[in-house]
Amino acid sequence: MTNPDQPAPKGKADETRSRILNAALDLFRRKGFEQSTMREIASEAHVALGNAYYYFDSKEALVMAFYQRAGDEMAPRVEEVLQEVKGLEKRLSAILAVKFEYFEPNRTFLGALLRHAADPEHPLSPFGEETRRIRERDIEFFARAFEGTRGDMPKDLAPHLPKLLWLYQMGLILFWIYDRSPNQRRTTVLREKSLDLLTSTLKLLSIPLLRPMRKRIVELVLAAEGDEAHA
Amino acid sequence: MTNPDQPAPKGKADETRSRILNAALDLFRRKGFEQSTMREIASEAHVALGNAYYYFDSKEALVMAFYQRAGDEMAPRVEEVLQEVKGLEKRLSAILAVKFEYFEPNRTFLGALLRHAADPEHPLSPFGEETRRIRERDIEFFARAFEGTRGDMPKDLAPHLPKLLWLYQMGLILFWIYDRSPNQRRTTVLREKSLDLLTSTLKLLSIPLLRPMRKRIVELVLAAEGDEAHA
DNA sequence: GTCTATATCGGGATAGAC
DNA sequence: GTCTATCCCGATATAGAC
Repeated sequence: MTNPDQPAPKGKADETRSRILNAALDLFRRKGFEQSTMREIASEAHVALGNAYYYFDSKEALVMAFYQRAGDEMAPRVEEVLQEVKGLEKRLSAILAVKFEYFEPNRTFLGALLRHAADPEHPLSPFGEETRRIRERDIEFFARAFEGTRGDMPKDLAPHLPKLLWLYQMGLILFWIYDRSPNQRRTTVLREKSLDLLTSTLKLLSIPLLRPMRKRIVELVLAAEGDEAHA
Repeated sequence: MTNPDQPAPKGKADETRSRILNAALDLFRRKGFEQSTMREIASEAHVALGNAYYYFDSKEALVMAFYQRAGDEMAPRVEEVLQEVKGLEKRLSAILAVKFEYFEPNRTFLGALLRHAADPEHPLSPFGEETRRIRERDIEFFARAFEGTRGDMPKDLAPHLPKLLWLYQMGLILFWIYDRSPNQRRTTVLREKSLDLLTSTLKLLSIPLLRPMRKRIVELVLAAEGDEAHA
């Protein structure tokens, strides 16, 4: 019987749904994505196999749901650091810190998400259509990082920087997944050094003399985007 | 299992092996990687399913074998253009042209190879240990592209450029796999513009004033490589 | 709409006989 | 080296309970 007394902002369905997702993530973390079976996940969540599929179309939809949830839960934290931290490099660094901290316990199965980066057909591709909303919110955060940056950001380049930073972030995460050094220390160093180099490069690119160079970068980005109008 | 180094005295085994591989590639090209089943491949090659697995540990090992073969077959073509073409940008462009031309008929299933870029555990990862030999030969080609370049290539940066160019190439290929424009025209444009920008940047970086910048790039690369000594 | 149970299928991968 | 038989698991289907 349903219980109408419960305040329950979440209904029974949501409860079940998140119980399945939690069981899945728990297993993914402990045994990895491939090693965890849907039968196990269902059993761990105390639901029948069919019920797990009722809520999630596929095993990978669970990873997708995690990605979604991650976005939702990271958003307020990113907001927070954007309020507090000043200065472009520090702001970027803070955003990245939030993400890496959040993803840290899930590092071992994050590959399951990125694995489809090379498959444009696949719904889980981080560059694909289905993940667009999540990606756009992410890119918007990088746009916010530039707020408060005095007018020394080159105007011509500025509109494309958030997208490029998102790409840079994806590269860092890919590196991180591979990073076998203790505590992924190499990624930490790489984050610092690359961010430093990045901001220096932006500063260098800002000098008027390099306007032709900037123009070519913009042309490159436009050529890559083509007429598809991703944003 | 099989020995990739040997010029292979073609016995019965090699004959069967390549018959299976050919059947697989044929199906991959016609129906894509996912849509082709091992049963189909075996049947097409007139061997039993188990026999296909005797020669290839997994379906993906077939893609790996293709990657291997691609390297073997492209090598002499790359040699050829390196003999003929002069000038850094033209040489790089020529190398890329050989690759894209070779991969063109296989574009639709090439994603199956790159799909494991995000999975360090996976033997097929293009960054992993198992593909190292193939990767190194590839990187060596990019090193050769710099031959004949007068001493205007920055000495400090030079040792790391081949690796970086290989990475750049991987990025281009990933973009290409995603490219839905007619005849993948956008990738063609991107190749031209990015290569142009790349050589310009190298030229810019060569000026003595930018030595500190170069130093930081080198530090970045070293930090990324860590003590693992990839090369 | 939510959930169980069970049967079935398709396909990757393996074992073991020959 | 080659085959047949089998296993495992993701996914679907179905019938029914609440």
